[in-house]
Amino acid sequence: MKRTRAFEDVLAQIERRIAEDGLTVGDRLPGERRLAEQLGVGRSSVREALRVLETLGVVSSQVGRGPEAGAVLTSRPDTALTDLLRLNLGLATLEQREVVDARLMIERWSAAHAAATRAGTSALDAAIEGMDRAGTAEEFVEHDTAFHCAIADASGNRLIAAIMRSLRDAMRRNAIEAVERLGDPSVLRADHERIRAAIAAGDPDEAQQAVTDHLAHAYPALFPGH
Amino acid sequence: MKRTRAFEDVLAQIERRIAEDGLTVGDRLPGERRLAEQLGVGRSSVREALRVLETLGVVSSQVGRGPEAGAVLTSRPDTALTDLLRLNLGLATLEQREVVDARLMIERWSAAHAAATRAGTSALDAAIEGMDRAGTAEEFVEHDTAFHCAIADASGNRLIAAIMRSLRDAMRRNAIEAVERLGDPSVLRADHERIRAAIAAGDPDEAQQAVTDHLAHAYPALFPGH
DNA sequence: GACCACTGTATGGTCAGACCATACCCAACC
DNA sequence: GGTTGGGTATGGTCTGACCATACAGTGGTC
Repeated sequence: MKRTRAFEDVLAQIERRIAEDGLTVGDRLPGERRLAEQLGVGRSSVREALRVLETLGVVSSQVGRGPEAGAVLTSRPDTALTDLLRLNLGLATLEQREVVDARLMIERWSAAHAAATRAGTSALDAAIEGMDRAGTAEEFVEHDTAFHCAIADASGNRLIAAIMRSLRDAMRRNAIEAVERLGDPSVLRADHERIRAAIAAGDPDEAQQAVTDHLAHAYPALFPGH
Repeated sequence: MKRTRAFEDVLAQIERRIAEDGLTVGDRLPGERRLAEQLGVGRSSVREALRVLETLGVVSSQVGRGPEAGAVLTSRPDTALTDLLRLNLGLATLEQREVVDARLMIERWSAAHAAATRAGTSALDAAIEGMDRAGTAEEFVEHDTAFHCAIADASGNRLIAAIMRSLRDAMRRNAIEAVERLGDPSVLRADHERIRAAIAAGDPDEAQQAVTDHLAHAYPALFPGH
């Protein structure tokens, strides 16, 4: 047997209510005091449950009064995924190899699908221009992230795009180090141009190969074949 | 400007401590009362921060006393990912198409890598045998999940395996409905055998094609080409 | 000396109550 | 009619208390 803590019961009740009452994004939950009274628990337990839901990216709390105040249902899987990956990476429980492999898998898929629809090329141009203007490695990585996230967005799959964004955010530090280690970003620029061209030309196979080569350039230690 | 809540400050402090002190899995955090005193906040704020960390799968709290009690650093991204996906799916913010596409991407990658190493075939055999013995759709799906997770595990990438497992858990209900809708599981059995054979034979391309066809059989509505 | 029962204590789990800052609502006022 | 002030509901925070749990001794018993 296993004890269930009060906030876990609150979590289950709220989740059940979401499913049964058909609550959706934008709907408001009752106030903390009212929720505590309804469920027969203390306010602190309700708060812990709401904190969990906030961590998972499904509610957002606002103080004050009015239609916008209180716990509002949202859907922000990005930040939640980012925190999850960042903290677990911080515990060194995942190795860089595993994260880069996951990135490669997602980028290949995204690039192929983006090429199939030839979508989002304007965002790619803007990101490339931003990288050209960047003065520091931090700025460069920021626009580099925008470039790769634009590919994922163009694929049309929000789940995969969210995973991509979270992986990038969690690996931000590694990316900056990789750029600084490389020194000259011209090879990366050529890679980006090649990826952009493949997507604009609607060539999925070439787009996949381009992102593969690009990651091999950024992490040469993980690609012994190159 | 944006206010920072007390528990967010606690979170940042704990995360900093993890990074600077080199804390790792198995290490213990100070008790709630002691942490509150050290950081100058109330115990409830510390508790909310710990609840967030628990939700993200990096700490585990045990009551009582002794070396095992208290907040212990762990790394359990699986459950955290599962909760995240399940709740966000419950809000209908992601469509089935997106989830199935993500699954297809991951399964193709996993099957190809598993075939490259020819690993984990014994777990695949056990899962197939379990599906043969299954009497209900629930039991069948349970072993089916084990089968597909075994492929992901065999790929050797824990991050991708965790994403796979979370996707399956979050989609458990859909999978049961799909099996019931199909009625006769013999076509799925043939698919599984084909996947197993491709991995055992070390044929990555065939393994990829086999899982693609398998998912097309399970979700025919999403694969108009078949 | 080995084993067992009791007590002490540190831990998380929970609740109640109080107070604060915020931000809307509304009525009274100019 | 516009403005200003109080009223009020909200989340945010702290304090203090109590409970259940599970280990760490302590002491007794055989």
